[in-house]
Amino acid sequence: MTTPTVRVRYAPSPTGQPHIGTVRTALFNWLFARHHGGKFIVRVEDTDQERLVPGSQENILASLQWLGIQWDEGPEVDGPYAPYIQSERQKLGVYHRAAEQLLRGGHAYRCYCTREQLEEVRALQREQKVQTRPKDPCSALSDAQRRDREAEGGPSVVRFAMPAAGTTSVQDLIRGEVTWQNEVQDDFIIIKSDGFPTYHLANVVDDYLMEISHVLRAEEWLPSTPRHIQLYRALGYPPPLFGHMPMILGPDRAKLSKRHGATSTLEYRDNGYLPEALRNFMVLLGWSLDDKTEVMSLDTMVQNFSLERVSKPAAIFDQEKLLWMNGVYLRQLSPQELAGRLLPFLERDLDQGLLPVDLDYLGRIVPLIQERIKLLSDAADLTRYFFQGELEYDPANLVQKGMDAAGTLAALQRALAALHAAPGFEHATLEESLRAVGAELGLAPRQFFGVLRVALTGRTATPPLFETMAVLGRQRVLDRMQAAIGRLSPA
RNA sequence: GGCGCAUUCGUCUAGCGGCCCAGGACGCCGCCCUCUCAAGGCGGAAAUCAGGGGUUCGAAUCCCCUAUGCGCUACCA
Repeated sequence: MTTPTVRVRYAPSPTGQPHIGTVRTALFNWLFARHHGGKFIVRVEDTDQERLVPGSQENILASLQWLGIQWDEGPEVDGPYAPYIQSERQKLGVYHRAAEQLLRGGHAYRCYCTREQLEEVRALQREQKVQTRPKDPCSALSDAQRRDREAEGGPSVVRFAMPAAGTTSVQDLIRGEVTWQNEVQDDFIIIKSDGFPTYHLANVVDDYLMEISHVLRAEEWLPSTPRHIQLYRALGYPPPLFGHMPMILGPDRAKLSKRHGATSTLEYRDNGYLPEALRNFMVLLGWSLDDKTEVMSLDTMVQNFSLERVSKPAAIFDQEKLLWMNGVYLRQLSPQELAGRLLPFLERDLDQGLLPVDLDYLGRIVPLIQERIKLLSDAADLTRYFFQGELEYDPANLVQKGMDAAGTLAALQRALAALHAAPGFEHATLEESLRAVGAELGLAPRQFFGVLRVALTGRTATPPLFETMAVLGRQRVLDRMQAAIGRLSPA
């Protein structure tokens, strides 16, 4: 059997930050769509008006864009099934028409119970250890009683009448067949007292109207799948295929949350991760290409993605591995590309007045730090001495192991003299002449170069000395040598 | 409590009955390279395949039970 037209969707609710787990679900949906030449739709599920967080819709969309996950239909781009925001679709009456249909067909009923009353019923059931679902008192109301309650005009909700007996099964694309007893399912609410549909109704109605072929969502939705299947049945809609993806957990095996550090995709962006690295890392959380391939292009992912290779157990988010992968991608960039990505971070993190306005200079610095940074945000600290006027460091650091102050001073003076006399300032010639000086002084390379390293950068760990000197340029080098000599000389 | 899902190195995973006394990657350790730091190369430790029963000539792979973890159990999604 060939797969019918693939139409999948990502249905976030704008109630918080674009969580890493939900974005991974979006990625899988997107890959699935691209692999099959289908459509990837974004639909905003904002039916919970109370928990709406201003700006979160924008953040969710921004994080998808940052990761290169383009949606074919949805907010901002629209499409043949617009609108793609449920609060707007609500105005069209699509959910109420469905609810009316269910009410007329006897698949739903109005419930007038207060939350307190319901809580009592549930408490009693727990106490008596009743195994079946909580029976809603309003399900047994007579027509006359209903008319009375309606006349009172109090608030009410609409509940779906789950079948009282039998079972509901789903052939899950990832987990296989799963079956539930209908008698333990309760009559869930489909229209809230504020008139908005709940997730269950809105989701089913929109997936049907938007002709969604595959519902690929996180595992936490598996328990509500029988509700959805019964809704499709009662509404007379052909159900889509379902697949429940593994969840992403924190290091303590609990659902990933703020306590585990960054959970928002945008935090990763701001912390200096490359979108292609995060994307590659995320795709490996619950999916594998084969027994060895880990670093791969987007194209490779699209070509090879399949639900069959999605794993079942929940995955723990390993920051260490992400960091490693970010380094891999950082090193793969061309120096020019890296410089461009680094610029905003340097502008943000470098002290005022040190901004690398000279792009050519920055272009020469970048190759020196490329294999030393793990995050874009590492750059400012690693390059600061290239931009500073006067270095800050403890003069004692100039004195290397096995040396004394006098010897260090002498080494600096001899080096300075050699640098003055240096015909050129390329790293090969610098190395040649300075190695000779070091040998004359009877110093080990690590000692002599150690002195120079601290004098020129203020650091004990830097990129290779001669390349660094060549980039710094003659004037800065001579000035810093002079400054070091000054710091070491007795006052 | 009920319902459901899951269970291979610390972590991500490969494995869909014999190729596995279990492969790759991150991390960790050691060596090499080396002016420091990285990067890189090489090597190593690390999983009695949750436990127990079956099925089979043969099981990490199939079945059952138990344990553990997680999810759901809202007028949240």
